Amino acid sequence: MGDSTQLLDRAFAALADPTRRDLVARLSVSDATVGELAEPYEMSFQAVSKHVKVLEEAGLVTRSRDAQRRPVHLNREAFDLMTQWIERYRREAEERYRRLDALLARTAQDDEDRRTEKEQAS
Amino acid sequence: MGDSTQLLDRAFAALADPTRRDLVARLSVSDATVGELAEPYEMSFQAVSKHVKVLEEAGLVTRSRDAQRRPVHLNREAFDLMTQWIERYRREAEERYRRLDALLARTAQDDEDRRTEKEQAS
DNA sequence: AACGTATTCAACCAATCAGTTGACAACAAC
DNA sequence: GTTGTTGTCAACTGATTGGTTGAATACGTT
Repeated sequence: MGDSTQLLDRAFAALADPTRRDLVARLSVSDATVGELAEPYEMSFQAVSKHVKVLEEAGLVTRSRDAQRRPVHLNREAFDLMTQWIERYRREAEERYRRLDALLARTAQDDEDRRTEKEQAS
Repeated sequence: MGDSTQLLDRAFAALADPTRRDLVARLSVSDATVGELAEPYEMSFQAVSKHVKVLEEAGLVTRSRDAQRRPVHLNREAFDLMTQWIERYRREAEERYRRLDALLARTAQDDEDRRTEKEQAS
């Protein structure tokens, strides 16, 4: 069981929440403090702080320290890990589909051939 | 709020569970019935059935009917939706990083220039 | 009609989660 | 040192989740 398992668990779980996906979208434009991030939402400041913490523990986000501010910024590597996982299996499924497709085409061609043979025989 | 929001919610949540990620990995190799899927795990047959249902409701998987069997197979489109979402923000973050990098390089160059000017002045 | 196989449904339990409010910690400025 | 700002921690609540077991459904076989 690779070490990436827990990270994937957390990263996928983190992005399952629409608020957290929105935070990520905004952070992709520019870094921000928790206060700035919290501003547009209805929910309490502390709730947003919790969301940011979840993103941080998933490795999707890191924070530096600037006096009492803790600016948040995206961590691209974690995203890479996710796309790699998803793409791996998507691609395998696609491969398999292509092979199946080719097999069906071949079978259809065989049928065609058989029909043609019959026609020629008659 | 786009219609894809709920699907993304469910798809990310579905893949947050290691058992379900394992099911996806195995389904990328070949379609399988719930019984076949359940076989290697310690947990009850019904638990696996539930997991498959979660994957299905997330659009990650579809099922056909073959007598009493319900073979499960991967649905590539849902995976595309996820990678598109992830890649979009990963890319924007990367873009932004490159611009910042360029800015820093330019500033460093300016400093260098200033130093050189001073040297030439002396 | 009765039986076996493959699968789902229903009810329940413990754990986790997203949200709340109130108290606390770290730092800057006065 | 007191005050203001930025943020976290702790305790609570209701909803959801991953698991269980037992009963029910759907279909093929005899």
